[in-house]
Amino acid sequence: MCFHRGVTSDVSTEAQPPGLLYVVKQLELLVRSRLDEVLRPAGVTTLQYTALTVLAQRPGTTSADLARLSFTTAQSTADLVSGLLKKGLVERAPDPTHRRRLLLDLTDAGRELLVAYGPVVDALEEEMCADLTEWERGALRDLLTRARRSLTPRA
Amino acid sequence: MCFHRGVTSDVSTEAQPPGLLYVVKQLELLVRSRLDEVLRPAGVTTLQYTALTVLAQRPGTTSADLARLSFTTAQSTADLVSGLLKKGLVERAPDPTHRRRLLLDLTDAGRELLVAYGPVVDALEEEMCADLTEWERGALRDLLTRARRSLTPRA
DNA sequence: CCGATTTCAGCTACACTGAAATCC
DNA sequence: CGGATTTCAGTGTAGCTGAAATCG
Repeated sequence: MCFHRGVTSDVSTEAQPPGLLYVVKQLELLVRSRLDEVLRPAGVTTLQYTALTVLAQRPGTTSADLARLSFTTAQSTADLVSGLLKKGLVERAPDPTHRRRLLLDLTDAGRELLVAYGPVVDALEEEMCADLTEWERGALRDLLTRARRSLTPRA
Repeated sequence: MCFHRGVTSDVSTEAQPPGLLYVVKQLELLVRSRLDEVLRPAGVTTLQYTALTVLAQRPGTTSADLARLSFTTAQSTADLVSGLLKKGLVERAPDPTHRRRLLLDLTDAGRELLVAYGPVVDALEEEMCADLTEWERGALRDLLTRARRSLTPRA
């Protein structure tokens, strides 16, 4: 028996390697706890910060787009965006070509937050990769990306 | 500028590869959404199921142990355990050697749930690795484990 | 006294369902 | 009418702080 794997027998007592799903989850739990800690003075959670980085790269993203990128419902993302609006980190503007849509964009405060906290977030990523060579970092990125692609719902 | 990375300049408009932190997070988001969906009929969340797999491998784990494994506070884990107790999937017994501790163990219902849902969880992991060779799966596990070790707070 | 574990109270954030309104 | 986006109301889970009690 092992983490995230079926328990089909009580006979074997030898510990087996944890499932890949478990290793992914534990790494993410660790990253999130460290990021939440680092981002505390900024008053944003890891998820909120992530949304800001997405908006930095894709200005004009809608709330529904964010929901698809995070594999959740539009309602969950609406709560997230609502928090960012209240903090004044993002703003909305109606899409001229589709009046129902609301395009999101960073405010100056949102951009300043990313500029201020980018370095510490980079430092955390560097710390995570401290034991990996350049080649291994590329391999990790490639493997994670391909795993994501295999699981991604075929739109 | 790129995901989870500092935005130090508005000049460059070329999209750069997303940060490793972002790739890890997105894969975990995807895994969790798929697992939540698969586990819905069991009436447990991904986090609750994960706790059950930990207890399957380490009977007698305490609530505080679970908190350390998930890098959260004892209070958060207390809520999680409380839910599992209410569902009758785990039970507690006082530690004979340390009266303050409460040792957790799976109930028969908890073990049956793992037996019943292990195969579908395995299938999800297999789907995630569909595009990876055996060697690549081992490499992914190794790289993730080393990344976790680099970030783990030196106890 | 100190450290670790558990518990209680209160709070915010995250995520879901169901339903409705708006727009293409 | 159907599909997509947004919104409202309600519910439950996840995670935190602060404070307290218990035990070694």
